Amino acid sequence: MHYRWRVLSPDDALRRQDELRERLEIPSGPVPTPPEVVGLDVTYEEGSERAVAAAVVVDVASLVVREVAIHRGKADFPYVPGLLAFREVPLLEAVIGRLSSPPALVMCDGYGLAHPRRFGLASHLGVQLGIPSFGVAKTAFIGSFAEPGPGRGESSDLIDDGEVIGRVVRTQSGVKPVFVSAGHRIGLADCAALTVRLSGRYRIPEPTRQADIESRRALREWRSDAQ
DNA sequence: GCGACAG
DNA sequence: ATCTTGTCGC
Repeated sequence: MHYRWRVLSPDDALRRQDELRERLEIPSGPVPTPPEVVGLDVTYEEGSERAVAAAVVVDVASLVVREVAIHRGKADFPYVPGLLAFREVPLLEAVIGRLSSPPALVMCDGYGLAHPRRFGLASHLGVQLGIPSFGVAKTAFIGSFAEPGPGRGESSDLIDDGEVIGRVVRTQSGVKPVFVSAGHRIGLADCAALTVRLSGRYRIPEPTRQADIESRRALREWRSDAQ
């Protein structure tokens, strides 16, 4: 029960972020919206390293779930603020590999550019897999912001060091806003607009909301099944 | 130095 | 993230 994880030292992880960040691409203008967006999430079992990753394909026009993929595995890196990608990317890469076709765009549960070193989970995953990506987080991490207007679709800039690193978006009137940031090969304006479009009647947009639901269910069934 | 800190 | 049911309120 000693070093079964942290295959990578914290210093090596930071160097890896620097290397990958050189391949990051953020377009200055809008890009075409794909017909489907894939939501990703990971659920962990308390007190163990067992984890379940889920990938849910959602139709952008109807918000209907088209496909669900599950991967049962174990985390081999601890949770460290700023290094979340090293814990989740291996599991997310595995579950994405189980989809019938490569995603055109993925929505992650966490941050992209709005990160201490401008390379959060969404950016890391996007660059490593070579696919467009962005992040939608439920709570604040870095940056300052003004409270967005009260209605659905209203938003404000998330700023750090004088630069806009994300947008704080109200997905429904009367709910707490979510934190949106670009990941790879997509601009912030597109990410914010898509986040609102993909939000049905809940605070969390359908792709990641469904991924959360599916990963929790899969872990629950895994627990009861065997071991 | 101290506190904060995505999931 | 996770431990956890019902309950108050619109």
